[in-house]
Amino acid sequence: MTETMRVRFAPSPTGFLHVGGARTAIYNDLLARGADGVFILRIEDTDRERSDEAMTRQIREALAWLGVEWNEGPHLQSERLARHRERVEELAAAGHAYRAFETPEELEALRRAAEAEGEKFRYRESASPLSSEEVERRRSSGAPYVVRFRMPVESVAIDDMVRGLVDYPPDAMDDFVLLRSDGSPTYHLSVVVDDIDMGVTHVLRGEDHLPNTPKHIGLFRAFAAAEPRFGHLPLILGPDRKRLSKRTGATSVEEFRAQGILPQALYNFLALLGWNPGDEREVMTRAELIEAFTAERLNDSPAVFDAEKLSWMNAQYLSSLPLEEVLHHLEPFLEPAGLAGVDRERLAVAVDLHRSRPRTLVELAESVAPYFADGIEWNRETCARFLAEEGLADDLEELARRYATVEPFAKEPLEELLRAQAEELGQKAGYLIHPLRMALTGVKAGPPVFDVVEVAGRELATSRLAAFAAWLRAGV
RNA sequence: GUCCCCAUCGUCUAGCCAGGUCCAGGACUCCACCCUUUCAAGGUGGCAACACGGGUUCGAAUCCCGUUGGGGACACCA
Repeated sequence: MTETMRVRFAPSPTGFLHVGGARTAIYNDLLARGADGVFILRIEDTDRERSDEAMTRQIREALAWLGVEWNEGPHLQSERLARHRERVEELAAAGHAYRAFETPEELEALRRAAEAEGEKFRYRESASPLSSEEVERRRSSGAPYVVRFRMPVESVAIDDMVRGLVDYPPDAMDDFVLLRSDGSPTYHLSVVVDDIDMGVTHVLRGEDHLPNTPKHIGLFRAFAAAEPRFGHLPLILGPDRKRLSKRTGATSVEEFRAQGILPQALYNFLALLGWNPGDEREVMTRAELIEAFTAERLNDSPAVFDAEKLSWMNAQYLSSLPLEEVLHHLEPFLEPAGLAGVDRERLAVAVDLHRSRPRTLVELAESVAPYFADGIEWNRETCARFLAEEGLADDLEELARRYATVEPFAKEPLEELLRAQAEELGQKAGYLIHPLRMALTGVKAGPPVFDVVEVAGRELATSRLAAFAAWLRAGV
């Protein structure tokens, strides 16, 4: 019986959920689900100033929308302060921690001095540490102090799930702070205490945490706790090959959501940004991803975020997902497109007809709007060729008259009728087809016209044809 | 600056650990054609890469060293 895998995703609630964080969450999701493990959500909100409840909710909603499932939490790190302090006391009692009285100014001076020597300043307990009497004396005199970890002076090797063996030399670490002078625990302490208490077995996080790992390992050992397996994911870069930032485009899950990206598409796309199944599949459901996922195939070089490919992926889902699902996700985009109270059954038909074209839900809503609008606008530029066609207005009016009585109002008879009329006129069918589409939708391209006419319905089709004919005449 | 990580088409990547089957495969983008009196979707084809220099080897995209380039981290922030 092997132990249950327990992973955690531990964002700090300092804003919207970043796609980098989202991807980390996705890989943890994949890892846990594939092993029948437990996914713990923990909010690292120890930096009180920058955190608030709204942001925490924001993160939960973004994860839920994305389809990442957590089994435990969210735990709030801020609610575990007492536990964190208690653990520092244990550390101190066992000789793994000590008080240090340097002021921030003194530390700054030491740092500058080291730098002047071309060295990197690392705080280590001085060769002649303060006697316990001296510590007591300073403390009772009210001098502020921090509690530092007595980091063993030895190299630390990390067997990283994605990078293999990574070595840190002894002087890469220092006696980092555990408790600030106001008594609050630092990040390093909190994470390790929480990971131990929550029984975390695998830590899969961003590469920016790699240099912290030897420190964390030092703490795990001091606590005599089992070390989890670590894995460090390369960062996501922007088109400028720099860390993804708002300057080069959308970066948060909620922005993509607002742009009309489907959660399935974002999940799939992010999962493929730094991992692949080893075969040539790309469009994969979460279930398929879970089935195929192994940490061994995680990439170790950073990836540039390609918004273009995300768009393509989104289009794939837009046209292949069950219609009901698309409709469900389209709901929030209805109102902005003026489709708020529209008949859902007709909407479903129109969406199904159009959904293989747009790349986003925003575009999908817009493309379907003409079926429900009172009237539409025609653009003189795009209609130039129709405007120049003499007699076209008359012919379209004739078409409208015939469409007013055709039975049934369905695409086959609709097409036959139009072709017959074109033949009478000695014209090709395209002569009527193109202006017909323009008349109904206001755009020059779209689904097959007769489908469009059928979905539009007799009343809308005939009246819009008449209105377009009138507009053409007025334009000439 | 110091420490750590990384390096295949413009981008995401397969191949690298177990060297030959790779004049390097797939996908996005772009182009052409097929389908379609439109536009998508779909299909077919095309353009496009092993960063550089040394080794090791009969043979290197694959192993080793170096260079260059990119990224990350160096707090009483997380």
